[in-house]
Amino acid sequence: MNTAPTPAPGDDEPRWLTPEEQHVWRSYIEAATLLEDHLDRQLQRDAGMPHVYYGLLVKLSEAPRRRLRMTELARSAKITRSRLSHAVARLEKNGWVRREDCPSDKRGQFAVLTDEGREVLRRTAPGHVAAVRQAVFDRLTPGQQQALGEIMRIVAEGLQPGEAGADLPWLR
Amino acid sequence: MNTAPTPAPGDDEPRWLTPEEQHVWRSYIEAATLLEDHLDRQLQRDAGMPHVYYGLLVKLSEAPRRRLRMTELARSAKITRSRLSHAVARLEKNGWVRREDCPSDKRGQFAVLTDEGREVLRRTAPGHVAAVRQAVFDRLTPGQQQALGEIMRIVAEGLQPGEAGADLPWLR
DNA sequence: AGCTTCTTCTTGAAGGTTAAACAAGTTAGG
DNA sequence: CCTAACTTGTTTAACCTTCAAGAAGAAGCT
Repeated sequence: MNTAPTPAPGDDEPRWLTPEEQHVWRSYIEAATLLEDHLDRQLQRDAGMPHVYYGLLVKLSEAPRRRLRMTELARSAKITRSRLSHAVARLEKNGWVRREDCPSDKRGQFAVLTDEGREVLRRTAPGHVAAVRQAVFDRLTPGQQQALGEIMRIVAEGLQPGEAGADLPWLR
Repeated sequence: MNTAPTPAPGDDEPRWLTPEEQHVWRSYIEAATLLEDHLDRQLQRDAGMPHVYYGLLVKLSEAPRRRLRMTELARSAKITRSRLSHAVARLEKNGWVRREDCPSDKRGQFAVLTDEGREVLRRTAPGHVAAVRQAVFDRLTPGQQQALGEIMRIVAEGLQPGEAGADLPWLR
C-alpha cells in the first residue's frame, strides 16, 4: 500500500509491497469484499440471514446429532465465542437452532439444529450453491480451483494457532 | 455445502459442489475470515480503525489532490455510499479526513485526507505491510502469488458490473 | 477440603453495517 | 422552460460485531 522508496541495507526500512504484490493484494481485497457482499445479499434475500449464520447452520447440519458445543462450533466457523453467542441467540429466536445443556459439563451448551432450521437449509441451499458456482467455480479452470484451495489452506494455516488473545486463545 | 445425491439428467437437481470444490470453498471461507479478522485486529490495535477505513485513507492518499468524490471513493473501495458516508463521518471526527464541497456539482462532496490523516498512515503503514506480508506473501511462492492475483481478478470482475441494485447500481 | 486457575458461555455497551427513504441538485426530452 | 427521471450524498432504525467484563463450573494443587 505504498511505493518502495529504497531498500536500504541493514536498515529497518519496511519492506513495502512490490508493484506486483500490490496488484495481487488489491485484487484479493476487492474480490473478497465483493464476494462476501454478494453472498451476504443473496442469503439475506433468500434465506433471511447473513452468510456467517448460514454457515453455522451448515456446520450443525453435518454434526453427529446435528448438535455442536458452542466452543467447537465457534472454532470450526472461525468466529469468537461472543459472536457465536449473539448469533445463536438470533437463530434461536428464528426457531432454526435450539440450545441444550451439556450433561457432562454443566457450563456447556449445545447448539442444536431444529427441524425448521434443517428445512430452511434444504430450501435455500440450492440457490446458495448456484450463487457460489456462478461467482467462483464457473469462472475458474480446474487448475485455478486447485491452486486457490492450496493457497487459502496455507494462509489459513498461518493464521490459526496464534499465541493467545483475549477471548479467543486459538484466534490469535 | 452438501453432498451430491445424484446428478440426474434433464432435471433441475442443483449442481452441488463436488468434494474437491467443497474443500476449496471451505478453505477460502476460512482463510478469508481469519485474514480479515487478523488485519482488522492489527489495525484496530495499531491505528485505531478497522481495515476498511484504513483502505479509504490509502485510496485518498493516492488520489490527485488527496481528495476523491464520495461516489468515486465508494466505488473504488467497493463499498456502498451509505457505508462510506458513515465511515467518513467517523474519520472526520478523528480529524483524518475532511469534507469539502464540490464547486462544479452542488450535490457533490469531496473526502479529503488531512495532514493528520496522512501522518497516521505514515506511522502505521509499515506495521500493516508487515502484517500482510507475514500472513500472505511470505507464505506463498511467486507462482502462487501470481495465481492468486489472477484468480481474484477474475472473481472480482464477475461481480463488478451486475444488473442494478438498490443503493449500488455498480455493486451487484 | 480449600484455594487458585482455567474454561465455558453470556452480557452490555460502543461501534460498524445494511436497507430503505429522502432532500437537493442535475440531466434529458418535449 | 418544465417536467420526469436520475444522481449524489445523508439519515434513521434495525441489525451485527467487537471488546471488556463477569458468572458459573471444572481442574489442579497442597
